Amino acid sequence: MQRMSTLFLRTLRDDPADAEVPSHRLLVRAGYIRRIAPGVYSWLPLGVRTLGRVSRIVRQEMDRMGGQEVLFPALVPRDLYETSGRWTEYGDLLFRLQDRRGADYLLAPTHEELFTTMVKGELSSYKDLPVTLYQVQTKYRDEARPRAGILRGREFVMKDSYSFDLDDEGLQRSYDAHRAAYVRIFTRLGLDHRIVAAVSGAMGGSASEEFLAPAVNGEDTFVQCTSCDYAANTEAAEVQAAPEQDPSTRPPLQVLDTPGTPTIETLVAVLREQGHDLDASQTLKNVVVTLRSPGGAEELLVVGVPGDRDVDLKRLGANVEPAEVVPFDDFAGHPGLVRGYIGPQVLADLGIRYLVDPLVVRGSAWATGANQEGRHAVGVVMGRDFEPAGTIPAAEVRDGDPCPRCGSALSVDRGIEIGHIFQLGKKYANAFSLDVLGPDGKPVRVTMGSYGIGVSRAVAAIAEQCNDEKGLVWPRGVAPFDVHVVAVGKGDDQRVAAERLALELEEAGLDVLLDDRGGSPGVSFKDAELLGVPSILVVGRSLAEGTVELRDRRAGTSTDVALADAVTAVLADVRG
RNA sequence: CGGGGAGUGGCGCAGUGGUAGCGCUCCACGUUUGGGACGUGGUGGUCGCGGGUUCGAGUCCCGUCUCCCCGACCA
Repeated sequence: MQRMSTLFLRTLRDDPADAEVPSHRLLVRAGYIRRIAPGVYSWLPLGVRTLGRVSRIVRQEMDRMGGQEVLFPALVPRDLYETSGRWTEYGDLLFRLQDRRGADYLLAPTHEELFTTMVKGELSSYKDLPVTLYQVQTKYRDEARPRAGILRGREFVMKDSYSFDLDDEGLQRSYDAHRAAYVRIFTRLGLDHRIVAAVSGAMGGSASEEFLAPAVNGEDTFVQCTSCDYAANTEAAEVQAAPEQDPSTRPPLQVLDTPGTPTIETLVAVLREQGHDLDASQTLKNVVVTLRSPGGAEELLVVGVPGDRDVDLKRLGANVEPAEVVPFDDFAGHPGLVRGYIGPQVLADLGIRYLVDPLVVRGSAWATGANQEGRHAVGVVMGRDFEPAGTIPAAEVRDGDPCPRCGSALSVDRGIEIGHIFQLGKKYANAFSLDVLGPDGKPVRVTMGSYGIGVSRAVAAIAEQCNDEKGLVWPRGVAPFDVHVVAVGKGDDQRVAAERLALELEEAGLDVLLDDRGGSPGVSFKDAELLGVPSILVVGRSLAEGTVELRDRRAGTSTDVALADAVTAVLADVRG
């Protein structure tokens, strides 16, 4: 039993000035966390209890799916990360330091290198596989801009696991097992979550899905179908394209004088004046970018998207990995590209690669640049007047776009990335030559899966989803206590009865918080609501009639129960 | 890195060149006890840092550091 009179806690009456999002505001106000440096937080007893409950659920489910826990140093020497290439690849995101002899170390941002070398050191036979190892520990990333309290910190607790398999089929089984375990974990955590298709990003690998907790303050944007179960990160999102048409049935291309129309808006206005009934969605916007490959080589690329949409640089960027998209403005160096009047008709001749968003289909007719200052062309048909080198998802995805599976409207929403699973493949196995001997005595290169859960971030994500104007409202599984017993009233009777009930509840196996401070009732009630324990048992004025009050924090309801039935009622609440 | 804002007791904030303040918190005593109660008395601050102007700087000037927010970035 924890008594409020001795609990290391101070709640704040005012919101901290530096906190914007609810999770940050409330976790600080309710005394769960305190800021130490940008993106670095201390956890107070209430916070530790909640973080501990979240970690325990994660561990239980990882163990249940056959994972085995290991613990790595946070402080690791440079050479391991030199071997994998990440000492340089990670760039400024890596916390680096030196020991007294000047040897380079880093604070691990993630532990692929350690997992891989550990397995390499211990296992050497195909009979040892498959195996899944996991860790729950603090990791470090020198984020350019930490924000929103523990939602995006520079030091954070993460569960990372890795599966080691002999072949793709094994990897798929490990991946599926993790996916199922993650669903159980997030369900037990009380998190509303979505599994969305993702791009695997800089980590390489193929199949990749993210677990997102929908929240208005989330940093990730994703789409979900309003009628089927399709969901994807915007980077990976697909949109159903219009049907293709036969290019030969289209009216011929026509070049028009459209002076002073370097933007879609001005173009549409002028075309309308000239009697062409068009809107922006029937224009083709061609955006020039430079692609810089990891080796430093640069290539010009023009991307075509419907004119009523912007290019989504994140989406485009994710689809040109590992190359990087760099803004282009060297029109002087490329006289063939007429700023504001670029059309795809001549790009092939200029030797410039042209890709279109999948919304631009064969046989579609467009108003677009005529590659001369002040001139545009209408009736420009893909497959007749130009032929792109391919398609690339680059246009912004919008609410109402058709679902690629069923054609219903997609909805665009924000979410917090709480988990990411993907098939890493052989990147690290290759870097560290991780082989085991196969049945035929020949080495087999191991294939890996990588699966992460942001544990401290999950605490913030839960707080983000579970709060009201009064404070936090924890789901049962993660609340710092199962029940919050509040004694109010000036007499000793309430205090004595509350003490006895708290003891009985504890004996029944519950984690009990007892407010024995004896201050004014308002303070106790406000604090109880702020802290967010889901069941609040009030021992107050109705004690004279032999009853106590059992409140449901979430519903805001209150039930009178006989003193003798109180323990049973709380247990039913907590376990029900 | 670009843009915006802010640095004054534990928290939130005011401060007009002239004795550093208010609310909350905290401590003591008394009253109070079903919605952050009241009274009286108290604790707590080198006003981010360094220069400068001035008889005198929290306030004006120069420099610098830090933090927060939006964007860029981000397994």
